[in-house]
Amino acid sequence: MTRKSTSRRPTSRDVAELAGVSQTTVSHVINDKQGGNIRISDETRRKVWEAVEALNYRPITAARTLRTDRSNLLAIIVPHMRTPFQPLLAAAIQEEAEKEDLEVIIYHTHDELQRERETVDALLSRGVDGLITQTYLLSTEDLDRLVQADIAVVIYGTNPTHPFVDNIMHDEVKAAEEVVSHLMKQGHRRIATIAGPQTTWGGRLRKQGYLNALKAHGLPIEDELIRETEFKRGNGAKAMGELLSLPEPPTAVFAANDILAVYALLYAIDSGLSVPDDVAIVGFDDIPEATIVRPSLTTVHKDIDLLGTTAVQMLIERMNSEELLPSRQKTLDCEIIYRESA
Amino acid sequence: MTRKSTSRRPTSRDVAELAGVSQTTVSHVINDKQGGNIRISDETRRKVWEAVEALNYRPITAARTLRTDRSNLLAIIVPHMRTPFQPLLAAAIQEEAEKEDLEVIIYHTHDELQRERETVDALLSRGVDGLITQTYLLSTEDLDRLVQADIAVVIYGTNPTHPFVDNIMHDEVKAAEEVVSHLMKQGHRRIATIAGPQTTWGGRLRKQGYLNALKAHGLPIEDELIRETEFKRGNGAKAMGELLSLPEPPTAVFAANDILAVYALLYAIDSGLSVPDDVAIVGFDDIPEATIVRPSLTTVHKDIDLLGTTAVQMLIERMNSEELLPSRQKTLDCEIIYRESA
DNA sequence: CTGTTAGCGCATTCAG
DNA sequence: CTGAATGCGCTAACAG
Repeated sequence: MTRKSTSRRPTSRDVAELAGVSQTTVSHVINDKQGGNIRISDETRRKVWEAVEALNYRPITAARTLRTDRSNLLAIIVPHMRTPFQPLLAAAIQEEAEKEDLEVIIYHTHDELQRERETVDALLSRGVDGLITQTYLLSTEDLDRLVQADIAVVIYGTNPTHPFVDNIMHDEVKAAEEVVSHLMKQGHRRIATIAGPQTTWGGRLRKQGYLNALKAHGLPIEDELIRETEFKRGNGAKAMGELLSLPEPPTAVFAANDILAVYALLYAIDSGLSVPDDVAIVGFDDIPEATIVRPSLTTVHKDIDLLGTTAVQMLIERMNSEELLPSRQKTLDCEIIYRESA
Repeated sequence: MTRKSTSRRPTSRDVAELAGVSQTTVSHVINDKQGGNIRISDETRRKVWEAVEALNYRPITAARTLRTDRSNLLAIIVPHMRTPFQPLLAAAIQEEAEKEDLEVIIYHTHDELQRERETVDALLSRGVDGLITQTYLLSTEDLDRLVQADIAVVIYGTNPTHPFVDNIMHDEVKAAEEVVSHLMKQGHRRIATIAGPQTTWGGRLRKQGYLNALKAHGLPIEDELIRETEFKRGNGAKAMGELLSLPEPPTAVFAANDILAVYALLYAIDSGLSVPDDVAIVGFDDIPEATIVRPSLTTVHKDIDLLGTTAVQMLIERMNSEELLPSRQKTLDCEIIYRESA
């Protein structure tokens, strides 16, 4: 019968013994401590590393964390991973974190407040060093608990909500305004929007941009041209169907994200309409599907890699700062990608 | 000037003091220990929980891990997150892990052997309880180190490589064979494949299925109809271009994954050909783009959620087993999704 | 039914 | 230039 854990794994003390030095010295060598009254001969270093190799020694993170109160863990809280955007952001964050020798732990919330609360507890227990999240449900009290526990926090996509938490946003209002203005420049005067849920920042900001554009060009705001709906596959087609069966249908549609836009576009195509001639369509996000659909989708692109690296950099600064940094804001620009659909 | 860490965070000793019990009792209550010679009165429990609430106490994972040698961490190693498949698998694993109170830590390798080696070290240091990975570069020695360290390992997508590691595979050979046979049933006799790299399991197995199907139907294997290429966007179009400019071009194409298939399809469409009339196309994976492209793509679907839950379940069994379980194999079926492209 | 004691593996004073 | 001693916060024997 094969038992587990046959041989105890080596500790720094074992390394010390084999190298013929003290455990302290091993610790100093491993962590490459220099200066002050710590000075280790090259000869000693060599012996230590040899022993490390010989025993296949690897320091135990838990012990180190317990001692130093640093876990080398960067947490990200994701509302839901099954979107095109989140994994890309997670990947970008991960790649940047790697460079800083941080490991990434991911928490899901499924958009549920209850889970966000639990997640905060988990972060606290786990003693993560930092948190990057796009969540919009964390209360000021939750953030307070994290800040109290010396956890650096950077939030993406919401307005500032805590005096010691950083925020990053994309200038979505401006981008939405621009892309709608683009439709006007093409001569469209009856422009609808398939807006996202007004409970989300994305939904709100993009609708605001739409309204701004109409106002700027002196066009009337007509309720029947504004369809608010969740960011879900089916909803794009449904909203498009409703818009097209209006007595006086729009000649152009601004969808608040590409999922909605793509399905709206497919609905139009599959109904035998021509895009952009019968109806022009623009989206928001620039997901991979935007390139693949025919006609390809004119949309708003965010540099997700830049977002990820920026977030990690802000986090690192906050982590490394001795003092508690006051909240900082950073706004990133979006880029309009002109394709065939408008 | 605002200093960090103003007040020390409460420990179980603080809770004990406030509740008027010993620190041991707090531990017992928190971990809901019962039976044996441990028996705690309801009254005591209540007092302890009250103190926990009052102090906002949360146990420190690092200390617990150090003591118990269990980190409650499930690691996944991902070759690269920027694919449609990986995030979905990660999400499925995460959701299942959550139910088992495991937290998920993600490591990237960018398909580099060097990083896989480093990642193994990280897993060892971090003391993760289990690992699920799709990687194909981990050597038997690497796996040995993990097994020695009592880390449960489940590998997806490769053949068994270690006597104490579990494997899950999809029956990709059979699925590829079926989908190619489907093309034959449609009357196609000249069927090409845009095969994936033969260094990957996916690439190899799917090509094998293609060859099997040809043989089973007594069709000749023609080298010019077999294009091996990396799973990258551009390559699908390129391979399709080459195939279509053959003296006698194929009437149907089996692409080894949907990325290749979609771009092959777009190439055909954009060249003015009609799909499936001029050339039929089938893919593999059923990524979201497969639904969106027109004509929509006939392809092979894998139940990723099932894969995720199965992997986690196998892992849990292995983690909870006192003895070292011998390697187990599990094969999951694929499903062919018939759409418009073939 | 509850408390005392010990130690997980490491990084860090402080003494030499 | 190096080593001895200490304790991070927790769980698990064992003793009452």
